[in-house]
Amino acid sequence: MEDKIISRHFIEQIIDKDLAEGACSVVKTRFPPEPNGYLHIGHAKSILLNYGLAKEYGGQFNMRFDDTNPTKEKTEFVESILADIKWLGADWEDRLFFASDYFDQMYEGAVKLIKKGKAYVSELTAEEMREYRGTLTEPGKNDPNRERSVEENLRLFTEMKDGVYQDGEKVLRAKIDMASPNINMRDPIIYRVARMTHHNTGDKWCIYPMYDYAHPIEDAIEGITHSICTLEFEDHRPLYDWVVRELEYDPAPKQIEFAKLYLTNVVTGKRYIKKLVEEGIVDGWDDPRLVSIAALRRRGFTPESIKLFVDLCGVSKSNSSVDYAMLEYCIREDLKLKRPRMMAVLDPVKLIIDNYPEGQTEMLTVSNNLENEELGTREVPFGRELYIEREDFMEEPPKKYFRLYPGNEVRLMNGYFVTCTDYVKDENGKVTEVHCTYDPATKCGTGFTERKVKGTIHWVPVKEAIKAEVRLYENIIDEEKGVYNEDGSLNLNPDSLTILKECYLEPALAGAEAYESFQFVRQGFFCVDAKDSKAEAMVFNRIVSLKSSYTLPK
RNA sequence: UGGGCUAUCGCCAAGCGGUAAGGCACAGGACUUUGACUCCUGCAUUCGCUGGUUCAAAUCCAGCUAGCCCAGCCA
Repeated sequence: MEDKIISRHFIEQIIDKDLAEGACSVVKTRFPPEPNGYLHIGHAKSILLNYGLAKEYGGQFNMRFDDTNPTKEKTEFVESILADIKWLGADWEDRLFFASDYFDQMYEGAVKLIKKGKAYVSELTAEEMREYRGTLTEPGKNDPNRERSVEENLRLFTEMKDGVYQDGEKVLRAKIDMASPNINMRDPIIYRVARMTHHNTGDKWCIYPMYDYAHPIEDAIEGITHSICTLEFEDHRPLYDWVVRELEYDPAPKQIEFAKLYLTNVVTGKRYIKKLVEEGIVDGWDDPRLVSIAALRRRGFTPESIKLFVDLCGVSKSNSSVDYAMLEYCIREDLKLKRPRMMAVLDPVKLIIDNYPEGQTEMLTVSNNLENEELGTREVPFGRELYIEREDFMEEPPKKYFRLYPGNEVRLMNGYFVTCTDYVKDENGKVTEVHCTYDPATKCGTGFTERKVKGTIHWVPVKEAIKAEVRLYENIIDEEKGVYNEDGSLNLNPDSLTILKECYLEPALAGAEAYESFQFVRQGFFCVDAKDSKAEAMVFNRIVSLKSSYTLPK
């Protein structure tokens, strides 16, 4: 894919400056998810951004699980996250880390803070803590335990670690400023007691560090130069810097924030996806209606298409929602030269070629992709009876309709020119058969140029066609309505999400009938579900007039 | 009514004092074995608003307005 992006986004500009001023000499980035769910398209932006930056500057990209809260984390998620990142092509080489691997150093850091008089053990309850914290407009009050002696703090903190206290009984707070206009600086809690088995450290610890305290340490230990995160952490940066400074890490990692990626008309946001999965509204984290990485992969999106998408979206600090059409464009762009283009009929009507010998079948050699010879050819049987798309025939065509109608000649793609001679309707007025005659001289590939036709339609041989039942998925939500109603109920009708459809595929697609779903990607491109991961995305020839959100005709 | 951040075409997004890039979408046209692709063409006299500084402002200053984030012992 050619590099269309000429300007450098603001993060690159910051790095350029840091490099130029000697603030750092290498670039080290990281992707630090908490293993509490599956990754989605939004994470892809962060992953590709961090990985891309490291690559661009010849630096390093680390993979790190921010697993400081055992109550939410599962090994299942670390597996899936790793698989998704690998699939996306972000290579962390041998640098796979866990925040939990640094628990000892974090503990030492806390002791250091206590000794410096910068941290103290508090026994306020959660409710009291909230009261003392003040509000957005009023300053907080000092914790009654704030002036405890270093010795006592040390003793109490050791006891916390040794399991003397129950969950919530005591916490360690950083001593900063209870009157700060930035609530994050009002003596934030940096360690809490949580008697819980950790997926990585087991029962070694019963106290766990909080994100704000742990994250800067993780970055500093790994020598991360630019710690890129999303906008909501902007307010946390002073605290991030405080931790780095008080613990005297040098060089200091720098936190940079950028806006999350939102997509219109789909559910982004781990929280919502998680809820849909847990409530059984969707079949799982990889349900094709979702935009989790796993779901996109199953739909037939390629890593390249996601990379393109993320690149096209850009990086900035303004909250925005990218048009879904952009994602569709990216997969079309990526697949159009890569994959064979097959024929399929979604809503069939029989086309009978009256002057074609009954019982005869000939094999047509068909190019897999006219724009990419390297994809080779395949054989498609052609006979007297074919299925064509119902929409490719009209009794009374409007102007500018180039397909079949009585008297009109069209090209059967890869086949012959046929002229519509007649049609049959049933008692309900529904067209059941379309009749035509073909001109043997017009066979594709013979160089026939005597006359031209305006329309080309695709088809599938009745006898050899593969009958497949496929599910067409619609994206799960309309942004206008929101995911949930104000009363908390789900704002969607599950029945409308999946459309079961019987369609006919050309014989070369044998096996496709077993695929889970067909994801429609507009303007003639269809990807086939690749749940078993052996099936690759396929591109179909024009599926007449289907629009991006296909709705079943009434 | 505290603090932080953001406002440039329907949607993203460049621009960093010298007179509005690009992509998606859309609309015309050409081409065509996919009404696709490709190729042309069109698509912000104007940058949230109002003032100010300047020969010159989307860019600097001031004041408004709107949106997002923060009061988890989540990340």
